[in-house]
Amino acid sequence: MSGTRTGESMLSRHLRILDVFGVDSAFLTLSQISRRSGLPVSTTHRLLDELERERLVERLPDRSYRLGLRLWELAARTPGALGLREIALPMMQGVQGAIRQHTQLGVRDGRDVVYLERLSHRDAVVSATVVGGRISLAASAIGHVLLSALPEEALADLFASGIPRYTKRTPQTLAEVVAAVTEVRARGHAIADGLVHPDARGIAVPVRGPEGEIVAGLGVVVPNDGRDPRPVVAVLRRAAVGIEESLRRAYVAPGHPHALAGARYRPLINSSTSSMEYFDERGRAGQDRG
Amino acid sequence: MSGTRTGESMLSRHLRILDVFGVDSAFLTLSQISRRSGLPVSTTHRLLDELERERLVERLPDRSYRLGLRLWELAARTPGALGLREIALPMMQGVQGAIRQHTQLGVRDGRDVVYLERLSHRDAVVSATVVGGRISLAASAIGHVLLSALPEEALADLFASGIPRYTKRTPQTLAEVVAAVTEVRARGHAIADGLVHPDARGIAVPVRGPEGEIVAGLGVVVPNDGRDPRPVVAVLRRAAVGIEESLRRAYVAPGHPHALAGARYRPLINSSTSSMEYFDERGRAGQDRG
DNA sequence: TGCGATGTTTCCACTCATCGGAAAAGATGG
DNA sequence: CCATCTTTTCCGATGAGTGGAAACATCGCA
Repeated sequence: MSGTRTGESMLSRHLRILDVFGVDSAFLTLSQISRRSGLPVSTTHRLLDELERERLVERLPDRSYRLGLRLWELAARTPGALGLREIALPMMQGVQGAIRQHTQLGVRDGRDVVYLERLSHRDAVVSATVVGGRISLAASAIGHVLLSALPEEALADLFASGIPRYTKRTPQTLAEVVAAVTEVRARGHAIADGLVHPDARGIAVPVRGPEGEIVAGLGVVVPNDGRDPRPVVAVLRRAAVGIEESLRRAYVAPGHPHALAGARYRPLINSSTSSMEYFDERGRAGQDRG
Repeated sequence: MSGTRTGESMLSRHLRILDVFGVDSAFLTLSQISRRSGLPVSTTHRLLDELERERLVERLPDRSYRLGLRLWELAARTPGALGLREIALPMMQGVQGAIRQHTQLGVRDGRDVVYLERLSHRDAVVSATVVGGRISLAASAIGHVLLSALPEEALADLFASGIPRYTKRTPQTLAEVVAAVTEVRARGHAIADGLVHPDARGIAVPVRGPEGEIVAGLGVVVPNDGRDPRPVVAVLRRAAVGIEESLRRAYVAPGHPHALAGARYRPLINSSTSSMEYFDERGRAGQDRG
């Protein structure tokens, strides 16, 4: 009975392993990984061996594993993530200086917001998010902003399978979401009180790409007291306009609505994969059609 | 002759595909990827299909591919990268406010520096680096700082196969590197003039972990004029001390010299993989030995 | 509009990379 | 020293993965 294939692809197994690492479990031993991933020990061992050779995981002197720097390098080439992040960062710093609370940048992925950047403040209110973390689109101000870009039927699709409940105020029905989104469309910004934590209020505005499409949401998390949000919205709005300007400057590939910073950086030194390798291809066929 | 296996592992093929994306080529079509990776078109197509299902790549409406957000999410769980970065960011902002040039944070990976964060300034001198990019340890001030943690014979090993030349001042021999590193050890900081670009000077200091080991280098890139570097060094030194303090606070797992921020963040909402799944394991065997 | 060139997708018979139980080798802790 | 747990090595069986080929789609040009 040994050596029977499982019907699962290699890729998903590798990811099963990488996925068991989390912010709260960054260091794991072989047997922990095996148990958590549900893979047999010997299989886990073999796969980890190769993942380590490829530097996707690292092994520490005490034989525990952690995620490797190669993942970071790959992520750094993700346009619309690190690229957008780098463009937005200076403006976010401005926001953070003015508001002195958590400042966040998020994009949509499926039914979630993924946070690309977060600047925190020592005595800011609690914040539920981590860079790289995700949260339901329905449950955050940035999420509502991102949702406002979508047609009504897309909303219905997204939340057909329900909405995770974080607090008693997290919207649970499509109608509630639609109401919130409609308000965002009318006002041009989102204000979400206690959706993810009772004491927190999210305020967010859209960041638009060169063609007017919403590419990200920029927001802050402030205490949920009754304070007037309008000054905050003004600060966010100004920052968003600044980011949009930088985006236009960075924008170079008219064929690609989401090109963003993709072709912007021209480092003297390349990341691990040198573009030199591709000269013959370029030389032969002229320009890449990209 | 069809269907013959190649003797290459799945993982390396998948990575071959992911690796053809770069900061200067963020959007690629199937055939470009096939050519660049050296894989047959049909194979490339099949692999991309699965990579897309796993959200490691995304496909745009015009059928070109780009790296997906899942990579970003995985990278966000890399301790010592995003974790360290997040801890260091506030201090880096301080440095950048004072110096008004490029401020960079880098760690060692193999024979290279990998840059975890970079804050730029509008009218700063040219900079060769990108977040996520790498450069030879021998060719940067941060690199020299990181090298100063290693014993002499490790240096010999690292540069046995030569050093890439960026400018005429890039050190080329082991002796030159050793000289630079010795100076770093004596002074406690590194100053590198024109190693990577003739008009740029790098100034860097070490960032030490709770046990005194060097975990990162913090540096700036300033114009290569004759100006007195000591005030800059003082600013960097102060920032490094601040980062080290935050590191100590974040440091929670005594068994792990490199634990860093691994266990620090306790988000209310987890990243895609919920730790809830593992309750039975924890419940059964008590504490994870981690 | 038709035609050649290029890019994309589907198909499928042939294998070798992958599988995982088992057992050995190490670690840990009474 | 023994009992328990983790890590590593081994190896015969097998289906996941392979890639040439052909169909299909798209584009540019005359």
